[in-house]
Amino acid sequence: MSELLESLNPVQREAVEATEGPVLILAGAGSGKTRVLTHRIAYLISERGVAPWNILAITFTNKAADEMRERVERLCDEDGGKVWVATFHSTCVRILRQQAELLGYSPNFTIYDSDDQKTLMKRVVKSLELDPKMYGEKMLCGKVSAWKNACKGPDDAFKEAGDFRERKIAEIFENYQKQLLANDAMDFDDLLVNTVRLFKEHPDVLASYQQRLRYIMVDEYQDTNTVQFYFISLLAAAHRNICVVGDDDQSIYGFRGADIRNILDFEKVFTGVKVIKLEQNYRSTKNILDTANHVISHNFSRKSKTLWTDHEAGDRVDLREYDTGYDEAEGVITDIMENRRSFAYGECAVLYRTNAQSRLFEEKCVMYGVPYKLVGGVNFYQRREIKDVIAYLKTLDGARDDLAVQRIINVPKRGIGQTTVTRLADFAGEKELSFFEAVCCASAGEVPGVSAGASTKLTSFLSLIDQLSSMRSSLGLKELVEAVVDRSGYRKELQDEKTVEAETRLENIEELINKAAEYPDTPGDREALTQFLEEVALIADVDTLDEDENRVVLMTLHGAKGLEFPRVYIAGMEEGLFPSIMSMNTGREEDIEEERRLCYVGITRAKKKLTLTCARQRMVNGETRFGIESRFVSEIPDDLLERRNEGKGGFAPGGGYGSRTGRGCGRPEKGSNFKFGGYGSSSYGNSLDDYYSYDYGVRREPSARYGQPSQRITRTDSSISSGSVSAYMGKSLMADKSSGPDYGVGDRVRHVKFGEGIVTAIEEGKRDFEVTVDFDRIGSKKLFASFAKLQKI
DNA sequence: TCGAGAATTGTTTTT
DNA sequence: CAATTCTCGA
Repeated sequence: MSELLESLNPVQREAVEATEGPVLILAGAGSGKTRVLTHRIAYLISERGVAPWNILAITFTNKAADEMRERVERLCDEDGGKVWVATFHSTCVRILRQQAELLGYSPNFTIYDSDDQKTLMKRVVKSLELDPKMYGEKMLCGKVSAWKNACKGPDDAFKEAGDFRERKIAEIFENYQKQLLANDAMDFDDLLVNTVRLFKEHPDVLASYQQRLRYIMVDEYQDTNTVQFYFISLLAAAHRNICVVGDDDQSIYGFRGADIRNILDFEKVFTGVKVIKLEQNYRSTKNILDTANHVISHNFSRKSKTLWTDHEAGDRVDLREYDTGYDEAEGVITDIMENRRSFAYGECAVLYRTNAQSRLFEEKCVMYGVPYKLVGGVNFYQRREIKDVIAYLKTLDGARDDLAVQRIINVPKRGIGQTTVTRLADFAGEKELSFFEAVCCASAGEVPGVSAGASTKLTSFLSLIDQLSSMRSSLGLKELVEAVVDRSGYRKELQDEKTVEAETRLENIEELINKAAEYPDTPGDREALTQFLEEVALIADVDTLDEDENRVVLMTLHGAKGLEFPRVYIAGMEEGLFPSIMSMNTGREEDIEEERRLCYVGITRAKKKLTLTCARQRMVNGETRFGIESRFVSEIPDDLLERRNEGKGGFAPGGGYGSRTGRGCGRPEKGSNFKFGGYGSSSYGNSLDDYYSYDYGVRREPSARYGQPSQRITRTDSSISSGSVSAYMGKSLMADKSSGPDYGVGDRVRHVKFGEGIVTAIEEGKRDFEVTVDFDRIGSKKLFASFAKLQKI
């Protein structure tokens, strides 16, 4: 038998050897699915003689992709590095960069994150003169995202619309898409939708990818949504060598459009599917696994399977009840300290349902000097200062992203106010110019309503951009970022502020510069910048997690998917928090079931020791809420649990306020419907609220408020590190714009936004060539050559 | 134009 | 409670 197969159990081996045709692997938690996938890839290469570039493996996070590539490399040397391993999103970006022009985008289109999405959405609502209260951008982004996840466009939205409001929303959707295109931008969902569109509209393009990617593997299949399913279906249609790995019990992204039906549809679309079940767990002790099995068995809609292990029973699962959220955090962190000889800090993880819960744990870590790593919350790349610098870079990279230009036009302060910006935006809208082009016009005094004073300020802004642009060809990426920070006056403004906050911002900027330094430093390397911007947009929080560091990990249950830790704490096991009040209020059992799967995911992260904790009362939105034990706890048989009441002086457990709240954190009766597990119900004895609130006032821990503790600089580590992705990025499709336009008067040209037209004049302006084009659709326009990116046809 | 202070508002989970 | 948006005076 081949060496590769020897280390696998018979079922795993079967999964590895089933290389041809569609395969569905139902892999329970900890059953070695990553092992199967990596070995399968290695097997394809070394035993079946498949070329590495004929293999595509899609993972959920960049971190998982890196890990998988590494492990494959270990199994079959350098060939492993040539396998295409990436997330759905980065896979699509890579394809789109090559073919964007077919969709009316430029090859270095920008990617909008959820903040940008919201900003754009607000603007669309405003431009349609609708009431922003009636049409909240959050809800709209949610709807648009849901449509896109289901692979539907504005026309579908119009068809589905029943009433006035729905028609309006469809109209907003349509407009939003137009604005994205005008800004040469795609949101996260567009990356998938547009790739699918590309494949459908250009069968030749699809065929070339089908030709190349003959073996396709998808990890975390239970979390794919409809667009993602279309995407892989199209790619795999020709060779049908598609292998998906998933666990319906770990499907926790329903809110993002993930659909378990994809598992069923898989067997419909790909006939003759070979189904393989991996049920042996190699990760956890028997007690932990039993606990997980008991909890998940309360779900009705699931494919029946039972995980087993031949590991020892291990400790019982701890359940600890605390008086308050503060006590809970204190208890967990001190427990970690006390046991640090059995479990190193780096072996411990604290998991919770909501990001808001992290603060308490963070404070306690700071207080006791426990090294920790906070994953999630505010993403590094979403921080204001980082987004500002990125906006500068985007502006230098094309200036068609109106949001980016507007973001930095007055950052740092240069006296360009809201009024001017609005004027410019209106002018740009009227004349169908980009915002940046409008700025150029205003600087030349061509925009009515912009004062001479404002015009001067705009000119100096333009000369800054101009200056940076011209430096670009002689600087490496790192120097370019530094130049942006220095020349713009951004660094100086922060230095002058002299606050701890500004200091932190500067540190973050330094960190961004460090990241930039990891890219090729060839002067004027366009690709480096484009790639940098792209990775910055697609990076996830878990991607920055480095388990070699000896730090306690704090993160949400969602973030923990796919990871494992010897010691796991799950905090906040209370009705209304976990399961969340949201899932309880819909009254739909499916929503509770998703929460239960989340609980199952959390439990199965633990290898050796699991502790569940809850608090009888906790601060939520500034008010004290009383909680009762989560139903998930009550679904665990008593003999698996080690209960401990950690309440201390002053609170009689089960008594005191017990007459109102039942038994505090006590066990709820089985079978009853906990509509208000203390959360969500508005009045629960106000006098008691007051009393306990006062108690908090004494207890509050102000130490970690502002000062960023040294442990907090957790993001300096782990490089962005998918440099290997670049190997496949292919050649640059960009024209060199340094030596003037490559078209002349009378030539026919294409503009991304305005379509085709004829060049009627070219004149050399002081900062750029100004080209006048007579467009077929919209008539004559004067454009700046370097930003218009006109293409000769 | 811009800052300070007031008012308001919000809570799931994320590529 | 904390973060964001709004309002108003200079």
